[in-house]
Amino acid sequence: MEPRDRILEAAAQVYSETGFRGATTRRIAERAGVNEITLFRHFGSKTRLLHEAIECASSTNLCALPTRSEDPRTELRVWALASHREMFERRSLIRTAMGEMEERPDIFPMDRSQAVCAGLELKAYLDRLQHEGRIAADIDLRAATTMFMGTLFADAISRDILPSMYPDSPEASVDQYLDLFARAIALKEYQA
Amino acid sequence: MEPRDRILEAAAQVYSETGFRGATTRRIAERAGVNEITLFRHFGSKTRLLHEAIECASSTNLCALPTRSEDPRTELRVWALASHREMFERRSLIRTAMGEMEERPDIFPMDRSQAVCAGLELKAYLDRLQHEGRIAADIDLRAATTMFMGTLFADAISRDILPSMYPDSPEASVDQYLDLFARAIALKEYQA
DNA sequence: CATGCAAGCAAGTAGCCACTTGCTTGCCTA
DNA sequence: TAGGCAAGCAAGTGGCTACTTGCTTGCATG
Repeated sequence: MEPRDRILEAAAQVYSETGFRGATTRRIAERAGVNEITLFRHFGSKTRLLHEAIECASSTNLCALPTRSEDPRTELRVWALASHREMFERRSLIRTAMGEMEERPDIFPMDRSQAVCAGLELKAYLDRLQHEGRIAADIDLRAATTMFMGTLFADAISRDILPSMYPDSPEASVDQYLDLFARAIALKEYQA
Repeated sequence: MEPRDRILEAAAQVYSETGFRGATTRRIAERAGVNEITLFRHFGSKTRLLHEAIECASSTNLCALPTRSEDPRTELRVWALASHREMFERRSLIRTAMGEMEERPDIFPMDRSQAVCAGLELKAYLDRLQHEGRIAADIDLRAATTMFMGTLFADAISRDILPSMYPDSPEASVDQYLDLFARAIALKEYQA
């Protein structure tokens, strides 16, 4: 692995663990197994390095929901599990970046974050289902989307620090959320 | 207001804004309008000061759900709004503390945090309703509690940094969440 | 073999950090 | 009025910070 990539990976790790101020160039260099000045030769400054590292570590190819749905229940399950796993794997980065959002709003591109993009995807999918009559017309899908995304998000970033509140596996939990969600939006072709 | 209390308040504020490392004794003293050495005379060290300040700022008398329910819908609404408001008011502190949870697990007493206590309260309330037959027996109330708390929590800590995802007022949003939630757990005496 | 480039090493800069010491000021009470 | 106590002020300590400079090493290609 090239030094440059090792530095980026180390920077993202150290940032996730200790935040911007705690992610000293010394610690990052040590973690990357690289001399400290190499960071500066490659990235110019700590700020530029961290921006690139976080951008890199948070970029993701998110799982898409199908445009034509055959089996909404299964499609939602696959998608929700993938979305949850993506967020769970980045939980440290997400928590740290959210904690520093007020002080450093530009370090994490919130607008195209995991959760926001996934929410838009889900909303469009549910709109389609509603249009096809598989969800009752009087259901507020924006609130439903926010609710389901909030559930997945809170699970993904809290599960490891509040184990007593999340005793079940992610798979089992997502299934339970989906059961509840399907009833909440009165999804047709739903079998308990 | 006594210097000691001004210091505690300033410390909690500065910590919420900048985290542990960013909350320098100089900044805290300046915010409190107090000489820097006064912090040390009162609290001994920055660490002890921040522990006390956070403990103090996160302590809260949480809104209780009634033990005998007359009108679950209204009772849940009052409770959910109060819980949401408490979390929303402390959103900066919660985000910062969550971001530093891995590095400094002892600074924020997660076990008796707002969200956890509220979740236990809700779970007990729903268990009672289920026992009284107002919620179907086959509903998994642990997952339902986690889902609803997750929804409230995610809303409270994301609303201000993702305004496009939360266009409605907290009151309207909580009402929508409750509509969905009541359907999800098939709450009886629920009128749409 | 020679050139050039990426990386390492050693040392140093100015600035901020938590925290300390010695001394002064002002208020409250006996 | 005298004593004590809380707070302020000035100055300084050692340590960590981002970042720089000057020089050396090793490797890869001409």
